[in-house]
Amino acid sequence: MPRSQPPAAERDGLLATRGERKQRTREALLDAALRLMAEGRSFTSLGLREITREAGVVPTSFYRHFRDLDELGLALVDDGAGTLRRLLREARARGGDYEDLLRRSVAIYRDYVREHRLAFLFVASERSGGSPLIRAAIRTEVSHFASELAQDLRRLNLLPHLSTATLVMVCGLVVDTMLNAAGLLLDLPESPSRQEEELLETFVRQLRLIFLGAAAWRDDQKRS
Amino acid sequence: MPRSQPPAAERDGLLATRGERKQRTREALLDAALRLMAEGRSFTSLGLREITREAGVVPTSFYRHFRDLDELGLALVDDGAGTLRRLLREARARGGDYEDLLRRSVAIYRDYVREHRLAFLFVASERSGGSPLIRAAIRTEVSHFASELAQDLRRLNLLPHLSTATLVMVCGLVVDTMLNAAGLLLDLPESPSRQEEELLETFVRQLRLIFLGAAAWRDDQKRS
DNA sequence: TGTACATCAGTGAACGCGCGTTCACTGATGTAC
DNA sequence: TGTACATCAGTGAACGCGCGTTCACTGATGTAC
Repeated sequence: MPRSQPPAAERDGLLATRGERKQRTREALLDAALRLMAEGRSFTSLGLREITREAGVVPTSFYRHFRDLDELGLALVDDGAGTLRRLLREARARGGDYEDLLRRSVAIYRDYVREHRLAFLFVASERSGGSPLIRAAIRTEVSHFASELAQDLRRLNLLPHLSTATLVMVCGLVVDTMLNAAGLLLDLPESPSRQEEELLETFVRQLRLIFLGAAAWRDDQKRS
Repeated sequence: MPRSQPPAAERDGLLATRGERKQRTREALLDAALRLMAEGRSFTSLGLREITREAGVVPTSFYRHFRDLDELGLALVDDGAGTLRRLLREARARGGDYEDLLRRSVAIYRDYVREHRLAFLFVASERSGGSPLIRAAIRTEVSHFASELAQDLRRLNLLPHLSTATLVMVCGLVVDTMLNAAGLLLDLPESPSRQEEELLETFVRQLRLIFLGAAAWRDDQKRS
């Protein structure tokens, strides 16, 4: 054995640096909050003790990580924004074949929402939910996402006749429609079903409608 | 004086039948819940004692009107649905001149949302909010609303080339966009502002895009 | 490498408080005669 | 119309409970020498 391995316990994460352990507890708190919301609760109805209990730590531990619940909520927004950004990266990587692009994008999206169920649940429901602070933070992130999507469409040279402002408006509508669809999807049982098929069918048709409208749009038409 | 008047107190509602008084307390409870939500709270975070305190009655009074908070929530959904239905009736009554129909409809909508601030706040935020029961009830009402809107468009002979299923899909998208815009509007100060103007401008453009798409739609195009 | 000390994530007891719900009640309104 | 009784919306005390936050603490991890 030329070099010593790190001890098994460390590799498994049973032992780790203090910083890593702290980070893990922090994530446990965030996960706990999302899990509680998955049971049909809004973020503003969650309690500090409830979250720490779900995370398996003592209530006072909470303060080592967040000043208050708002701060935890904003951390959830950050995580959710990261999840959205990765979605775009993933969809981008799949590009290439334009045949039935829309339908394939929707299938990717469906898989992605399933895979990141809790993150989408949080973003979709708190986007217009109770806390003004968190709502504002989510809207900022969502509008960044729409802008990134607009840049992507530009790069792909889709809808080249639209002004940037119009393209962003179109993408805003697309993103709202996506998040709306995510909210509906998340209310269905996790397994594929007839209802899910219909919902996705409507989603595809709505996106097609939007892109049809975008194709027909003329930026110099009657001042709108 | 040929006929006796009802006593002043009764006309002013200070005295009334027991049933009327009960009804008034019930409404006070519903209003109280909406008012608390207007302060940036989600429905699932409201407490029974909090609501009765805001309504000016003793906590135990609550049980004379609702079995629990869910039942009160469903009553709020009913009220909200009524408000939506009246919107359609009001917009219908204004028909006639088709010049700049879209822009005028949006102005009517803006006024209506301002006038029924609390009802829209509830519907827009609980539509994808915490309580699955209330969420489902709102979605049912919203989809009825979309169907009514579709019937209206049929009656006006707008988009006559679309199948009923497609027209309902289009109206679903319109209604989602409306409620989304309501949510954004309600986060602005009540008075007109530059921000509000921009938001309404985007709203008009999104609706125009949707109707452009609907005009270009062919139901027999590639199976969607 | 070994030792002595500092750091600090997580603990556990304690606090005052508002919660939802129960219960027996009050007294004005409604009804029967 | 007047009287006697029933109804029932709203009251107020009481309950056990979980809440958010404070505080002094423990003991493993990290650091300096």
